[in-house]
Amino acid sequence: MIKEETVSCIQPLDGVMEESDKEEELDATKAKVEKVREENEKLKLLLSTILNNYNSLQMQVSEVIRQQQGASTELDVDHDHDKDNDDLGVDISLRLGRSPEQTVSKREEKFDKVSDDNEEGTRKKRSALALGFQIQNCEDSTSKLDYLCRQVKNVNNAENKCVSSRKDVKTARNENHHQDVLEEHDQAILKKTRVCVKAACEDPSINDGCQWRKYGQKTAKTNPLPRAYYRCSMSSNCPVRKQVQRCGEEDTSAFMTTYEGTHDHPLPMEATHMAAGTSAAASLLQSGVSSSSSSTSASLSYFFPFHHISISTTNSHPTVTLDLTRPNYTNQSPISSSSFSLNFSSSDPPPPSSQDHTLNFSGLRTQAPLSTDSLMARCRTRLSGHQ
DNA sequence: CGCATTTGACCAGCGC
DNA sequence: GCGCTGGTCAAATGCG
Repeated sequence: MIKEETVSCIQPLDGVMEESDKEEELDATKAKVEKVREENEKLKLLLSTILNNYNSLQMQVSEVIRQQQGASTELDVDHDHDKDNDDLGVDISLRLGRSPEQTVSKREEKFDKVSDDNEEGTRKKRSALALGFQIQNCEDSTSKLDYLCRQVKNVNNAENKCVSSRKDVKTARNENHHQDVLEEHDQAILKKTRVCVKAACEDPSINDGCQWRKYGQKTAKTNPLPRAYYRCSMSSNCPVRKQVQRCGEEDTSAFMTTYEGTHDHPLPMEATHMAAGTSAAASLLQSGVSSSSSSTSASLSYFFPFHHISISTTNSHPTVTLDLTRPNYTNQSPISSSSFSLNFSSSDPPPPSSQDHTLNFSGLRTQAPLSTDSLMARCRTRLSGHQ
């Protein structure tokens, strides 16, 4: 006791010293934290720039390769482009935030834009980003919607038969009845195309940059775990929906997020990564229904370098699944190493466990925190593989 | 109080 | 025609 009191008497003097030391230490730590934060910001910027440059380069390389490989396919287009049921050489292109009328008509313009470093151009591009996809006829971009409709009408008849929900019917009734039939078909196609993203993260909602409003939850028969239904709330009329469901009881850390539809509004930058991925996958699916898988695979390797890609669809629901739970960073070349398989099971029975298939895609952001270091490490891995 | 979420009811499609 | 199932609606409830 006495000893403790003595100590406590001595302590105040030391305490003053210690406190000032601590304050200094605290200040130093704060300064360090601030420094690290600034560094973090710089690294983020650097990473962003690197990724942009990388994507730009990747597109250019892919385009060159595609031009070399696609000569025969384009010849087919010249012969067959006005036959409804024949395969067409289709160009898969991302439509980022443009309405069909606004779509850039020339492919060259699109690639020029991608490599355009002009600040103004970049700003314009950013302001008009949205999740969407488009399939372009190489020869005639103005007839792309017509082609899109014919394509699905002829190849996947079931898809045209139904409007998938009551809401769709209501919407169709409420909206202007003088709408072009073509547009309705186009909308139906876009709505029916689904892109699943399987991601391993604690939070069921993938942080895809969009705002979602939950409108329902249901326990499906095939999976006892509840499935949540969301619709995009960034725009009052945005038709995009998504479903989120845990993959299974034994693997509750993985979520399957299914996107359906095309945003009718610009997306924030954070959403564009997801938009690009899902759009590309959807484009692939759409084109894969009728076009040759070789050109499709070449086009897809465009968007999913370094990743194993496997896609398939079923007769009832054309669905692409991006599996983020199995990342693959070990590939060495973006084009040659992206293994690709396309399996359409219109006649085959679906797999017992799931009707969907997997497509690895690591570019998406989940809410699982990623440190700048790990991001940079991933980036370096990719870039070193690219060299 | 306004907005988001929850949850039971309802509806349409599909298979038998 | 009937039942099952997935998807959506909308009133009730919760929350900031």
